[in-house]
Amino acid sequence: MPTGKILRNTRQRQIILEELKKLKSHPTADELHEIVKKRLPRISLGTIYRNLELLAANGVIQKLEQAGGRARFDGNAENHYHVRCLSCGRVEDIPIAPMKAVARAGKNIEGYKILGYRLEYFGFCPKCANSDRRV
Amino acid sequence: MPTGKILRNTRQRQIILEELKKLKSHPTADELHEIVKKRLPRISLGTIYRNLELLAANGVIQKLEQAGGRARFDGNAENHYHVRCLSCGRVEDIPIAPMKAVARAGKNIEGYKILGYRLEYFGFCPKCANSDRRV
DNA sequence: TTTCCTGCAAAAGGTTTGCATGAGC
DNA sequence: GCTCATGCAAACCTTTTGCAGGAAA
Repeated sequence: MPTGKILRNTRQRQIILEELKKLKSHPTADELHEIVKKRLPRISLGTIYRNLELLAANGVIQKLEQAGGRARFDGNAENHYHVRCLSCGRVEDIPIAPMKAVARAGKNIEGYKILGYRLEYFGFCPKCANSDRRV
Repeated sequence: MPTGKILRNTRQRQIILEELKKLKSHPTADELHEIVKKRLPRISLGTIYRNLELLAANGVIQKLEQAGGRARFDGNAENHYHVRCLSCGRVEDIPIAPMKAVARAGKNIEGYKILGYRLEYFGFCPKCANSDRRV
């Protein structure tokens, strides 16, 4: 869902995107900040937020939302599904092909102009499922 | 996903649940606070949060999360799907029966102990789709 | 009577924003 | 040169928490 605005090619924006795409995990803004700081020591957290927001608004990346908690960002803008661990909070991709029936169902929502959908499973990741039963 | 703790039947808890279940919309904590205050003028926002959190943890209601933005609560704990308007933020139920294929897919996630999933469509609601094209 | 819950207010924590400077184009 | 982007720090806002008094069981 591009906004129409033209984005300048700043070194910060470039590197933020580059580092995000490099990761298979889905980092929070400040996790990514720490990583990017290794290459741009003076970059501010505000810049990270502003860029992630812009990139997400332009459909270049995805913002994975969770209230109260922190947003996570995914360098892959293609439609794919996630699992979230309720104990440690990690978010991973699921190797499941997008289901046509789900996309189709979205077309029948009365009056709405649907742009997409998000499917997320939740539970306990292998590590947390073994160690402690509960949070 | 009950916690095992026994919840006392306080007047506040009772009324919070009652009012939430009455609504077809999915209010934020402070929206619900305003509503409940009509019956319990001295109730605090903290109590609303504490109770919604507890009720959600016990599977009595659902917490619908969205980062940065505010959490919304759904008095219906059954698995059902939502649409979220990207412009005004409203969240509504979708009259689509849960899809078996989606639940089934969750069983094959390597190593994870899956408890459930959430499916949410997004786009523009009838009102927003007509008035303004964009936020 | 013991334990949990509430109201209040303060703290926390993630995200956003104002402003002056600096970098794209 | 004109805008837009950045760094810095302060502001914002929702949610959480500590504490003392009050209510359930």
